[in-house]
Amino acid sequence: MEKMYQPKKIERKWQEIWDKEKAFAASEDYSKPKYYALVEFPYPSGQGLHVGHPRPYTALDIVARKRRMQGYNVLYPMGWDAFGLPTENYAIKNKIHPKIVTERNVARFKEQLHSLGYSFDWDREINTTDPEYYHWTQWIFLKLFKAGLAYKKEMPINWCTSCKVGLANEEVVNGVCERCGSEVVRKVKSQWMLKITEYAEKLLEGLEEVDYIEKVKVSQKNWIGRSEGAEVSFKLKDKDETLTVYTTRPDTLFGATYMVVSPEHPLIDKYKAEITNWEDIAAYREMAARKSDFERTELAKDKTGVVLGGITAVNPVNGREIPVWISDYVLMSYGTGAIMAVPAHDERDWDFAKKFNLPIIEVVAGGENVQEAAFTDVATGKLVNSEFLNGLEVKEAKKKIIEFLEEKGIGHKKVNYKLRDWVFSRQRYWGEPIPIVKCEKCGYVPIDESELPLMLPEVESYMPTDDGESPIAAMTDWVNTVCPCCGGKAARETDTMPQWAGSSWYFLRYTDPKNKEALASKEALKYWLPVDWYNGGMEHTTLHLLYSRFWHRFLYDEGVVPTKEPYKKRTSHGMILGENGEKMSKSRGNVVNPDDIVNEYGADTLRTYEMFIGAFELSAAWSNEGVRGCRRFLERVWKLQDLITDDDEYSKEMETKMHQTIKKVSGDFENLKFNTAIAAMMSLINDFYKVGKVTKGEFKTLLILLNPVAPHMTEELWEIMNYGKRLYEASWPEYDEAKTVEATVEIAVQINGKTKLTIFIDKDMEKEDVIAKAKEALGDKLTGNIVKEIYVPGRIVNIVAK
RNA sequence: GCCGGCGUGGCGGAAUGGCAGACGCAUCAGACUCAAAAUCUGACGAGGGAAACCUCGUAUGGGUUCAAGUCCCAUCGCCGGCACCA
Repeated sequence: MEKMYQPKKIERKWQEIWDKEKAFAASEDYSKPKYYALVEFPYPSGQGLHVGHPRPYTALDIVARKRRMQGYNVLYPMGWDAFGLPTENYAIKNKIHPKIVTERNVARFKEQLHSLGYSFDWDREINTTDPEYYHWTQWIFLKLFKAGLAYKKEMPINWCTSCKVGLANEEVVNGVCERCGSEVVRKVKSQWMLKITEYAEKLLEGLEEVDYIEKVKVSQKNWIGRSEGAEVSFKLKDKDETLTVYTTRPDTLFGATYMVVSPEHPLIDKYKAEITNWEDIAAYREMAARKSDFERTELAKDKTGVVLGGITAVNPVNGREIPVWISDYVLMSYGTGAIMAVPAHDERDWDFAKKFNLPIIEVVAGGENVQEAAFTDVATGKLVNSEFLNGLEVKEAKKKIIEFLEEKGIGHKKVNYKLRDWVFSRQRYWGEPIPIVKCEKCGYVPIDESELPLMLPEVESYMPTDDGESPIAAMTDWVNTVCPCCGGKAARETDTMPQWAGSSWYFLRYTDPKNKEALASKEALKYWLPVDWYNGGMEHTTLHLLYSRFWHRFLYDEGVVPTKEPYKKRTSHGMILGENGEKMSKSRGNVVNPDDIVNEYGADTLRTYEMFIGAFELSAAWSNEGVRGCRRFLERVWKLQDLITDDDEYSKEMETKMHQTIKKVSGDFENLKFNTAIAAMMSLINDFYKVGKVTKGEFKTLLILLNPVAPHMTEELWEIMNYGKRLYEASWPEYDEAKTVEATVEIAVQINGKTKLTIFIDKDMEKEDVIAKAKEALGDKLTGNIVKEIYVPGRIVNIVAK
């Protein structure tokens, strides 16, 4: 045998050779079939690579390497999502410019990724903080602005008390900042917003044409939260005014016994003079305003509210006069900020009605006494107490009432979404400057495209300010400018973009990363899009994934990109937990550093282990014993060198197994079943040891199959074996379906579904012969009258006897 | 509360409705060794039996089927997401 297995030496050697030979560069020959594999580019944090990173990277590296060997022109790129708060915070604390911190972190990450032997096309590396890159992030923003999809709005935003920055709804988790865990309060600020809501329907429709794992689709659908209903206008008594509500159940209109408006509803201020209990109302509003969103939902169960004295609404279908209340269980941000309450059939309305002694009228039959509990199981049922709707099924009643409302001009069909617009401003330094100036005369004016990239100014201090202004605001030289429109005095926008900006389109840039004229050439986009397979974390389902689909769809509508959807297929990996089954963290002391594993066992072992650890989509606990097992497996492959015979063909006894293994591994690599693919290869080498030899032809196939998982070792063995050229240039092996079945198979023989024994049969044996042979083998075990005889070819014989 | 997913040996986990536990880890026994490590060979769901074998077994209770870990209904438990969204 050629020396010991020394991963350290081998791995460095091949990494250098691959670099030198540009082994994995995507070709610009657009006549070849393409394959675009993508993993989420990392945020280069100061901690360096986490042991969780290699899981998705290795998975798609396997797919990329396999596809290359199958003749595809593969694009498997990598880059850096490098803007962001942690870098800025680190910079503040250590008085180092974030740019320097970023450079350092990127260098470290790159080295670590390199040590794992990924087949990334490093010529296409991108970095969101590079002006050449954010030029186009800003360019897209200008497009959005010009299309009316970016607007500035005074609004209560989620304000992180620690980061001192506004957050998108998606970034607030259980009332605390998703990133730092600090309290989030409401603060009114003028913010840049993106109208993602305008794309709600398109984002929903787009899901129909893509191949995403089910739970991602479901999460996105829930997040967009489409509901069908109607808007209905209630006239206010003695006033020339209507109060409009949104309801998904217009059919229950006869059961509406009161209305509720949100404390922020404009109607309240408008009729201040006529409200008889203004002091109570004002006090209630103030109390509601003080609560954070979190508190408001935490205290959910106990309903509070105050009636609007002097205001009475009229139910448009029966003329009944009903009171109007204010309560914070009605949200200004959804629907119209006002509801009609149908306490008989809605839990919340029922609670409220009980507490304030409001009437409850049953309008859908079938439940218990609605005075005792709300009857909410009313997706079907017959209407009662509803005049012209009486006796109708819910579905019919909905149709009829909407017709009625539309005819009378008091209501109409309406679709609503839970999705809110995207808060796009950050009062921070380390982000893309927003390319807008504010002119005293012309308002918000976009800067000219020729001015891009609008460079981030160098500042002395990056400290966030307590008043919520960006640190850039103090840079008067940079801020003061002239209006591109009228030439008058103007000030630059000092807020920056959120981290999600740069990551919303990065996959486009990879197709043509050095282009100075456009974000990428039309040809490159046309050839490479859509991304064939995109893998990333579940935590990005409603953030990054939705945002990038939004931008992409917008760019499609603008004619910039050729596909409606950016990603054809989306999968998600599970987390890697500590040995104790808990999430890895410094405080728990269960962190595994990938560098240590590479040093001790080698990159190939780490790669193999992370793929073998368990089902790819599920989280899995780290096990050092398991790592050793994978190293042992690679050692056993290495030592097969001792058993090699000169034969170029597959041996008779191994032929079937070879074909089976090629089939299994090829299929499993495409179906996220890396663990069973590796198990199949382990089983194959166990068989080689059993028969005591391996032919040159068999070994060659094994090396190719294993190459995507353990690229360094297999490449080294390929060279030792002198198979010619490089392994990465080899062709993926074919299998013959017919040869995946043994000539002689062992099948189970059952009586009434219970296995009694097994017999060997010829694979092509006829049913009658198999059954005859089975009966013979059973002998006197078989008693009673035979009712039925079942033969599943190559699997089982079942004889049903009574 | 709603939505999604999952419950299989000591552990990680395999099983297009067709012999449950592949593959790996741990453990035990044996070989090699002065010895240990490494390596190799074998055993390894539970109960019974000297053995051939037999019985039971995939969270629980029912059902469909010649045949159920897999499909259906109900229950329990765990994980993830959303949540006063009218």
